[in-house]
Amino acid sequence: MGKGRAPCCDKTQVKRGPWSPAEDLRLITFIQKHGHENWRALPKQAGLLRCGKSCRLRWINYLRPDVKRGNFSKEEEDTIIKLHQTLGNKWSKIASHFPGRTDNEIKNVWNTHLKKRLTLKDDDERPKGDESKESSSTSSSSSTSSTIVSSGKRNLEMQKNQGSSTKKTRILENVKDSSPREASNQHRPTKKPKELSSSSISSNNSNITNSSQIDVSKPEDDQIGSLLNFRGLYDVHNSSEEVNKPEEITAEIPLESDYDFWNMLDSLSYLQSNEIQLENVEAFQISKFGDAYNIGEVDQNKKWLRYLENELGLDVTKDENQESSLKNAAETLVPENFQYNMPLKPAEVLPGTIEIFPLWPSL
DNA sequence: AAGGATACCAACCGCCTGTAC
DNA sequence: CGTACAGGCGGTTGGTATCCT
Repeated sequence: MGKGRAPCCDKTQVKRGPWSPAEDLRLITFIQKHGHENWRALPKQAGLLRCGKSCRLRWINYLRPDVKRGNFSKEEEDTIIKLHQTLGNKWSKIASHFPGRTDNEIKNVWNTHLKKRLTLKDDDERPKGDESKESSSTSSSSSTSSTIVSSGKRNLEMQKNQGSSTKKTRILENVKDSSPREASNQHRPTKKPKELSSSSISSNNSNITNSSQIDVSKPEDDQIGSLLNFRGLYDVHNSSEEVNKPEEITAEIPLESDYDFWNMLDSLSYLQSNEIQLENVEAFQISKFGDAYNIGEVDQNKKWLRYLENELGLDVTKDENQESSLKNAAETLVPENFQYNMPLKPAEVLPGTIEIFPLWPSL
């Protein structure tokens, strides 16, 4: 290997931690325009204070248009288990069998669900009193399921908590998924999360697009032009007063040139607040679908912008009814007969499977 | 109700591999 | 062939929501 590598970036000069929606926007916008031929140079070119690796990871795992979020189906989980038996911890190889799934996600699912499930299974099949031989490690370096072990205490906890499924990202779980842990959890009302971190929000935002494979490393405007059609939302060339005129606002998002824009976006309480409610995200997402579908575009933009005004404190008349109506308005943006393949909202809000995907042309 | 324990997952870290020079 | 660089991969960590006592 030689003399080792220099760090990919100066850790003191880059931002770390959860991605803000503004950063996501910036990354998406940049890739939309320029592709990602050089991750290392990308942050600088895009005006992001992030490590190139971090950008890549963010894009690969959350922002790319074909990423599939939500629950793993029983079939998927079974397949993961089988593949893991043959491939070991080759998460990327395993992930290659699941279009839209990321190695990171599969790895997490394995570590948090499947490994434990298998451990429990092993425990059930093994004669009692045999536990002491194992549980030396939870090492993920084990290459087959038969070697997977876990601490006894954790196993017990796992048995008790196997069905726990109310965390923030659970709200994104696919309605049609009916894996055992969901099934076992159906008696438990799904709680609305009190808050969503910016990271969660941005992850959710990333769900707005989903598609078959697209090579965004080669930007093609006609392919991805609608990826980020935030018409008017963040056009700070318009004053706040002009927010009321969405139909006059262009779809252009300032990228390299307008740093004030991004700074403002970063500073917006709406975006940075940890109190962004799920509805916000949904409306945000669906609003963009509205653009994609070109359905009542102007009208819906107005509604969405009113919603934003509320969130930004530009409209003092905010009340729950309005919020609710805006949400409903946003929901109507999605054609009833449209099929999505990723969850947009929690099961209790939107019955039935919603499957996306319209923004990318199928290849 | 409070606080500790646990589950979960996004993001980071560092090593490995491939490639260009 | 050696070096440097970039991308990719797998393991680990930190933050937060939820559960439990």
